Amino acid sequence: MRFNGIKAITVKQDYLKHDGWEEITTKFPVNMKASLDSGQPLAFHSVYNIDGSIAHVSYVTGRGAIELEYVEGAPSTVLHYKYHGDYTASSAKKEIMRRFGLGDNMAEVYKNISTDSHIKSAIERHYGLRVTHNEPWETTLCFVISQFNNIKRIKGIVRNLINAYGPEMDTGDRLTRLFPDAETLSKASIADLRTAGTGFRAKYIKNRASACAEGFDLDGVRSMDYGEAKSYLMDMDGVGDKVADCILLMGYKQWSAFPIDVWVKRSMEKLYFNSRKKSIEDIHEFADGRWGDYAGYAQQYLFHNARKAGLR
DNA sequence: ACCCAGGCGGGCG
DNA sequence: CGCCCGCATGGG
Repeated sequence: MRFNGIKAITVKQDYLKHDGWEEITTKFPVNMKASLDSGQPLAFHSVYNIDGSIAHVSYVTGRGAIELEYVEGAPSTVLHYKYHGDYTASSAKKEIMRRFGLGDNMAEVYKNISTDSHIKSAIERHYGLRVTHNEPWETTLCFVISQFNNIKRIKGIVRNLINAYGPEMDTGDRLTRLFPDAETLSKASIADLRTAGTGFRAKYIKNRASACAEGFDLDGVRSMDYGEAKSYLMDMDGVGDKVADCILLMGYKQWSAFPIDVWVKRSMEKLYFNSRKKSIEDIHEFADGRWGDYAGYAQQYLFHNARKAGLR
């Protein structure tokens, strides 16, 4: 398989299917490791274990839990899954397909973002990295927490919130907590939210949760165009330009959104502007002109590559 | 001790 | 408008 000059890495898929687990075969290879290690909502709270050459990942949603296993390392096209809570084999498959964008036409994505050597090199290094499509409330909460923070701490805070406020569910062999909804968090006090390590963001979380519980229409955003949705999301404390773009990209699959954080800004100034300082606005204009409706995908590769390569 | 982290809101000129 | 500063917290 070859897309736009980039050779796909393939790996032998010879691990056995076993009882109680279902199988998904994808058209295009998916790099689970990169997808789960690139600062996306799922990456903030999923649990990862490695057992020999097989990786195990579990994650919770608002309605149940999913377990995945796959061959660790290179991108693969076969995933095994197991489900708990309010899922059936088919709804769980749907959740996983949607979550990891397994139905996305990656040939089309790569064709549209492979504009230059920087992106091509990022794609080669992290081939199969997907922009995940998470739940709107989950995405909102994760990225409100992300501001002026680092990924390690974000993970800890999201985990604390799940442990403190997530509804309990029995998976059969253990108890786990699902992702907490807005209504539950809206009832917590700012002081309680602070004990989860949220710091000055506690008031933003409280306000956001209350608004979502009282009618701020996260579902309605699905039918808005990019500009309309962005201003709607920014129309409340705690969500600015960058966080709004993250919510749109990873919570609503709006690939024209282009989140600009310190890593993206720094690395783009270096790679595309000869190390000159640029405004957020200038970078948005550049990204929109170069990658258009696929800008968010380009951003995810640039971001992940910058972090992994330590580009400063 | 000092610097930074997937930024944002508010205040000032 | 644009610019600049403070902000909770923990890890390097």
